[in-house]
Amino acid sequence: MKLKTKGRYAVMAMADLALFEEKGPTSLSDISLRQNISLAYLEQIFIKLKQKNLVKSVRGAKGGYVLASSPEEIKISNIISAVDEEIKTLNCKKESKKGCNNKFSKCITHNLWDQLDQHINSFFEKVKLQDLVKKNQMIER
Amino acid sequence: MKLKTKGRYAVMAMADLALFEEKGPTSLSDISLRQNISLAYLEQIFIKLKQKNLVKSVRGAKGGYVLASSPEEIKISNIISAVDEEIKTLNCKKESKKGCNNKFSKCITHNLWDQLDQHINSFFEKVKLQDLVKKNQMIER
DNA sequence: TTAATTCATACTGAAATGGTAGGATTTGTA
DNA sequence: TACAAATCCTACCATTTCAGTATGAATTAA
Repeated sequence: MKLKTKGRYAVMAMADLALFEEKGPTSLSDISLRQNISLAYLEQIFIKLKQKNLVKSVRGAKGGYVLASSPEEIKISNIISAVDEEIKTLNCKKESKKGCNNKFSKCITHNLWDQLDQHINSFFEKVKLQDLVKKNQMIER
Repeated sequence: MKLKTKGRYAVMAMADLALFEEKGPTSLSDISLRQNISLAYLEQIFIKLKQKNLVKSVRGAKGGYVLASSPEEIKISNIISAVDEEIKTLNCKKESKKGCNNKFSKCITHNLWDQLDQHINSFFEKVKLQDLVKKNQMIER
């Protein structure tokens, strides 16, 4: 059970954006250098972040990306779900053959996985982008 | 981000074992039928469960598996980790190139992933096998 | 002896993952 | 106006991982 790189990179990149917020649009090549993520890969990630209105783009030379809202309003859950599709640890519902519809014990563990999903999601809901940046600034200064 | 089938199946199988506890050793073929999991796959899973002392085996005809301890003592976390379902959402530490050692912001998100792991693990620590079985019995009767 | 069972390990097809590659488009600035 | 720096777009690809199969033991109750 682990997070995909896209989710991780997205959060890293958004945190980076937040850190350099006041300096205007941040280019992906800057983020690429600072966070050590390939430019082309970042491009894919930011397409999705933009589609979900988490960032705004500024095209052309001296362009880049800026946060669409302030760091204290952006939840980690928003970022993860924008690129990482879903936090669905089970696939009971979709499959009709496996998992759920066995005769004797009707998906004993169904509730467990549902609760797990909720548990994980609630974690990501609680943490804001601001929380990461604050912590980081304290280390830096 | 999702759980692997081995983790899911292991919990399902253990719950099944707990349900039919009093009837002596439960064979994997029984579990296979009830939970709709292939026998050969269950065998692999139970090798690991046995190695971690979660179940005991009874070889030969009329054999099978029994729980090594009582359902209220067995945590879900034990089961999941036994089948090497790693709850490590990040891989910051291992890789020296990616993730952590960038110059400007030293792994901004490092703490976040650590906390996430703890959060998930604490969930699995809290829930016991007994909790699943109880719930299921209530539905059954 | 035989059938039912666990034990052990090798193999495999398919899908997902983690990217690359190569362009096209936009736009500030020299 | 030309150019370079940037986003945008989409196809492709090489591994790796996943989720099992397959096969053949060894063990033991009946």
